Amino acid sequence: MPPATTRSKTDARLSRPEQVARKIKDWVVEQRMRPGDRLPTEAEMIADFAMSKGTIREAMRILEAQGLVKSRTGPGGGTFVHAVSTERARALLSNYFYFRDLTIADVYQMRRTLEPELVGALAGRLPPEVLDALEAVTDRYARPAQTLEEERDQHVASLEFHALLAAQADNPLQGFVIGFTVQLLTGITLERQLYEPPNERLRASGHDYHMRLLAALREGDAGAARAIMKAHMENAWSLMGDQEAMAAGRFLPE
Amino acid sequence: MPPATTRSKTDARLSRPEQVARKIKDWVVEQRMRPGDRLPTEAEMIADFAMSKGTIREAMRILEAQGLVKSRTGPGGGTFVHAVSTERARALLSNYFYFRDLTIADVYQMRRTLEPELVGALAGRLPPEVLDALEAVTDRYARPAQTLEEERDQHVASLEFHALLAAQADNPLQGFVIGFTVQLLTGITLERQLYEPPNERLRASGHDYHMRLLAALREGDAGAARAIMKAHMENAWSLMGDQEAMAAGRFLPE
DNA sequence: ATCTATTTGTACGTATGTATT
DNA sequence: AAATACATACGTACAAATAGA
Repeated sequence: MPPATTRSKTDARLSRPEQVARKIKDWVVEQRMRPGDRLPTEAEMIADFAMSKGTIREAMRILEAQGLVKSRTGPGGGTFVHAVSTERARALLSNYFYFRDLTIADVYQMRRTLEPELVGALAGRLPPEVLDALEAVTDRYARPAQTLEEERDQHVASLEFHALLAAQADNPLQGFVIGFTVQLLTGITLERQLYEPPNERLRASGHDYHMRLLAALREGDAGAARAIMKAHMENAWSLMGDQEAMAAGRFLPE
Repeated sequence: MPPATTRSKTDARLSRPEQVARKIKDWVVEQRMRPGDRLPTEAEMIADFAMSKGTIREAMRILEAQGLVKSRTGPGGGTFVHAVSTERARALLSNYFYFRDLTIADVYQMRRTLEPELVGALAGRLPPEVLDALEAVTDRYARPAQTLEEERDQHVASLEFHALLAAQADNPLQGFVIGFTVQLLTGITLERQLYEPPNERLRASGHDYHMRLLAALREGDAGAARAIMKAHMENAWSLMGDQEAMAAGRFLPE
């Protein structure tokens, strides 16, 4: 453990729990600790940092909120180093965009360059189980929706197709960013109910692109996969743009 | 806009501070609160939630760690809604990649598609101050470095050029992702000391690309800007790849 | 400039919950 | 089943910061 800290009045910018959290983080890095490794117990930290239980606990909450540690009760329990999960990272990043208004166009500007690149890299390298899973998903929007509920579900399913692809990326950065954009889009469409009114053209063309893409991925034709995805993105973008304009129109004064 | 709440299937076992944090978050969203708006005081929350001071405080720390609120002491103080800062969002996302090993190649695979897109959108739309600032940065690596220290600084400066461009993006998502990749790259090069040994070819070609890019941006030639950036990325990627291989070689047994 | 009220920040003792042996 | 080792939660008291009188 790092030596007990004396009160530095100069660095009043950070609260004490924040200082403690920072030090523990640095210490974990310095010690090259790995996920699963155990941190000192509460009691030990209280002694080492010469601080109260509350302060130490607040520091642990900070690290836990960031997804860096997890605590367990009971004997053999304690606080453990933890790799930040993808879900946690997405949730934290979503918060960043909460007060910045993203448009559908913003998201698609990213998708149209990123996703063709992804499928180009993936062509011919996907295991049969994944290809089967992808095909299974496409079945959920193979036919026109009968109800509004089903319409909503079809939107989600067609985005799940892309989420599955993103999860297959070898490049962790690429996989995360694409997965995140898909999540953003899912959130926006559900929140603004962009699946209403039903858009049969969007569904039909989407399903068709996905089927053709699957074939290209199976055959390992990277160029075709890239081209199909690019066309798919441009097409979906323009059709979704119509949806967004209509949704905005619903709330406009006459 | 995505929901700010962490929606997870595993929220069966949430600690009490986590439950409180979640409820407050939902409440903030529901009330359509904006940055600067004040949350109830500690005392009020203790009463409203019927929980101890410590529990409430831990909940506040969770929200604060995520960058969603800020607290101030004194009269008129309290806890205030806060827009997550770019720096905070970057730091939180960096944690995600800490245990996932990213390669230089991974980062460049993203940059080579994202950055040409960016400068294409920016061409002819940058105010003179920004263009001047960009030019000022390029001066820091206009000549070969004399010392190792200077070599390091030149690497950072040439990345700062890209960070400045990212900050000008109209698309918040695009700006964030590109800015983040640049920060990742800065961290990797500094950590692994990829500025050593000095690579004069990398510096010279980088400076040349940046100057030509600046001219295209000034003239509003989007096509040229895109093409120059694309070539720059491919070029830098291969040259940085050499650096990384050498750096790896330094630690390999003979 | 000093006091005062308000609000967060820190300390500490005690009791309870939980999982392992 | 019981003892043990740990985190979790509560209550109170007091310290520090800051705006306003």
